[in-house]
Amino acid sequence: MVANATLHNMDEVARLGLMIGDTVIIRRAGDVIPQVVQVVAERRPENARAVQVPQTCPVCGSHVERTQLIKRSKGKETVTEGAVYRCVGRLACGAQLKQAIIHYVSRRAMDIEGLGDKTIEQLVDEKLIGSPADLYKLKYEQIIDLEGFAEISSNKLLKAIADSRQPTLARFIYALGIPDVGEETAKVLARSLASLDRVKQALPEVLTYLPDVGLEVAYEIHSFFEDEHNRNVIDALLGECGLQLQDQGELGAEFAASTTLEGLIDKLHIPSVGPGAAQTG
DNA sequence: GAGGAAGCAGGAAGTTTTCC
DNA sequence: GGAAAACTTCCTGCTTCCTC
Repeated sequence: MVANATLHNMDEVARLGLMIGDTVIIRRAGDVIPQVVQVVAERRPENARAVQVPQTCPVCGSHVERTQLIKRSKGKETVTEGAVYRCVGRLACGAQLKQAIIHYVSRRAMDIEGLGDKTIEQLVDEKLIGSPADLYKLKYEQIIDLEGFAEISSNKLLKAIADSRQPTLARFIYALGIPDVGEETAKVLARSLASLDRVKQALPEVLTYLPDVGLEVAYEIHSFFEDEHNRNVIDALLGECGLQLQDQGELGAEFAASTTLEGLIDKLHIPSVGPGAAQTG
């Protein structure tokens, strides 16, 4: 039985002419994903309302903005509207904080077993954690007070958190939850730049030299590390929380081989000089 | 613009853990 | 020890983005 069918794409809502109160036809796309196919117009109630994007986040009250897509053609960048709306509150938003921590502890990220969605919700709601760094400050007495936890599970969770203190650079980058950066992109960043400091400091134009990293992803990575809150969390993780990143070292051969001086000058829009250069007036 | 890849997401089934 | 709840993992199509 299909219990839910979500529709986040406002362009798709507009295309379907969907209104609140409508009856819709859904199908299972393949075996799994429920898809809204069509609105049953004849069943539309008189009090049907238009779907409106909220101006503020229902959880934290922060402004909601539409994502923007950056495209480059013939050296010119153009900005168009994306399909996704986002709360700008980031980790100050409780809902985003919970999802960020759920992602951080997931198996493919920091692999902290015993921390599921429900437990993380409890920890955030009880204000025991306000960022991934707070996980490493949790105490036995705090965990055992949680619903569903007893002695064995509390000790197990503390051990799992402690065991996660030496992640590879790729896992750590993936765990940070940078938009559009999944496992593969995190591996590329780790393999090519081989140090978190290089990833943090890389300009978007430089990041686009990496395989499968375009402008859109490069700007997401750059703005993530520009954000003061994100920087503070990372500093706390690597400082007081005692995380030690593995696999850091020299600049990867993959990046060095793909980077030429001419390429960098072009990507960074540095005006050319010399006999053939355009004259300024 | 086309083709391909990565990321994302809902449901189901299996596993683990707690509680009574 | 059994029931119930929570958690994990897998499956696979859609959307978005990247490269050519």
